[in-house]
Amino acid sequence: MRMSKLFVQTLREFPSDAEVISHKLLVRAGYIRKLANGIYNYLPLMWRVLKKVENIVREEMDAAGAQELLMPFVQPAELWQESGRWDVYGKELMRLKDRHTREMCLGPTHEEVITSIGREGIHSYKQLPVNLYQIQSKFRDEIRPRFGLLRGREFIMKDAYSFDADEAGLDKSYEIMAEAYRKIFERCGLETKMVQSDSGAIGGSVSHEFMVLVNEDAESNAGENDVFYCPECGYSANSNHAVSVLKEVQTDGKFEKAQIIDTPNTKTIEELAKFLNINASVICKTLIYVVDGKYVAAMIRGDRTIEETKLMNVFAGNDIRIARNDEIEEIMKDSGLNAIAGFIGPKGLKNIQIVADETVKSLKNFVIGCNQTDKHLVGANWGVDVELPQTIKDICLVEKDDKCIHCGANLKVTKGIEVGNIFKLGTKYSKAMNATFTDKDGQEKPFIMGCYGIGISRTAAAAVERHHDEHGIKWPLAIAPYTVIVVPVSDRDEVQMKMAEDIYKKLCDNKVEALIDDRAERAGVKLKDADLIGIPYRITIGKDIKDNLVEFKTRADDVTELITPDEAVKRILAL
RNA sequence: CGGGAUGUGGCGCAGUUGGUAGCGCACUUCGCUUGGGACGAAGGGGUCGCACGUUCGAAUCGUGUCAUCCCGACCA
Repeated sequence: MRMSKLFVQTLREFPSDAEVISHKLLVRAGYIRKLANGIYNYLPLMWRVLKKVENIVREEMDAAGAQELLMPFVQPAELWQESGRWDVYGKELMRLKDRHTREMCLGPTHEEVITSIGREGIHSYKQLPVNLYQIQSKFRDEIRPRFGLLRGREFIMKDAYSFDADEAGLDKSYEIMAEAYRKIFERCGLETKMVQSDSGAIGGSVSHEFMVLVNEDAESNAGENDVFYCPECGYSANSNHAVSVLKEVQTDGKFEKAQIIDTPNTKTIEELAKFLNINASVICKTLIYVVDGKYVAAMIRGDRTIEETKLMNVFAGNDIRIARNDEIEEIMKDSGLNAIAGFIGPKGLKNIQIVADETVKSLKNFVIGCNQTDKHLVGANWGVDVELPQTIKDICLVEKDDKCIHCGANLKVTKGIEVGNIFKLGTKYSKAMNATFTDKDGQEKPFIMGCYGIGISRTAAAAVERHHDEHGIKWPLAIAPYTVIVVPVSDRDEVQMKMAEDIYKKLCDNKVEALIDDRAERAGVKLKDADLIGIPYRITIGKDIKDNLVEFKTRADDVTELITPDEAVKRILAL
């Protein structure tokens, strides 16, 4: 491709509305252009990158025995009503009506459609297992799209779905996908970590996410997930799912006797601990949440944080948030109490479910809210002064330097970009939608299903997050839009131009994806653009051509060498 | 859904106490220049997000609305 003809517009400055580096660079280097909030045009360079990622995904999925198909982007509400998700998916599901006022939605995922395909096409255990996948645009009306391609509303995703006759079959399908995913990301030039995670709104039991790890100290805050991992045994999990052995702390408050004392203006644990001159770990805090519109109280040791996803899962909820002050007021009123946030305790709360984290069990002579503003109960003990709630679960957020439950080593934490996930769905959809097959024994059984996603556009953006410098992108070779760019320093130097054209022709003749910068630009412009766009190799033809030498530059490490034109071509062909 | 900020040419921005819009980049033409985003000259392109209002007169003031960005969805 000739740069003079390539449809690309590089910008001298970063766009003002971009925050993370992949967004800034992709816009500035002319790969993408925003059409609306969270919706982007993929310009020719970007589309080449996306196709590269797609093809790697296709090759590995096909090799793993999956078959590609394509499902509709617009889906009828009926299917979603069958699965029960029409009412629970929330506002992220973009709903619309056709001219007959039939309700439809834009596909955010395709469990419902694939389940309908399965129940129509698979009738016997002899047909199983089956794994079907597609690569397609998805639409999720995100609360807050941001970070360019990392969290758009419309994005490209590969989604695969497996059908098996039994759990053992699903386990096998799941493992095959996990292995395919490892290969895919490795081929894309991305180091990923497979971490345990919560199964979220899609539903199901076991799930893992593939995370591209991003350094916390990097200027990029693109990693939206916290990943806890054990450097010793390899345990790793998303913070919404991670478990640990907690750090040893003081749990005996050593208060002489139980009594309610004045603790004015101690609305936070920090203030309270300071006021009483005690460790936060001998305080039992109580927080009010709203899960699917219902109030719940959650109790946890004062030095610890509640993991909302875990708490939500205790109630099999879909939505969770902390209660507002006016809601707390309402609860207090209903219970005949009067306390503001900061002084809440379990005693006397009516018509509200209470969950305690396991951390509170071992507390002795502790401090706890007693539902009186500006007062706390100190020296409390379970069963004597306060009843221990019946529901005790792990609802605690893991912290750095907690101990690994498998080997006892200190856990570490890092930020991660989720580029893929795999779920064991089980029979969630097949049961709800009556998708069954006849088993060996003649029994009709629901399919045991799994689903497996890869964010194609997010993977490309994650690659930029990991591979760039202050001059621009450094594409991994496998997903670069072009392999090499040939740059004659002066377009008016006939010797240089002829050599550039010769090299370019040889590369093209050998099916190398090559660019030649034949624009009537000054050298600086051409070199800057080559770096910005991030082509892995550059062959620069300058004055040294009189000695039959050209400059060969590897963008990944910015190493340059003077070699003969033949050698340069040979190196590219050897890739 | 709350809080904050911003909407002026393709991109980045300026525009004072209201007087009818400017700069850099990009674009077109000519000249000159060619190893890290040169220079000179001449050009083209904007109903100042939109609506209503105040005023002789609004990019500027007021009200509303839409959009975009950031923060919060948060630990009692």
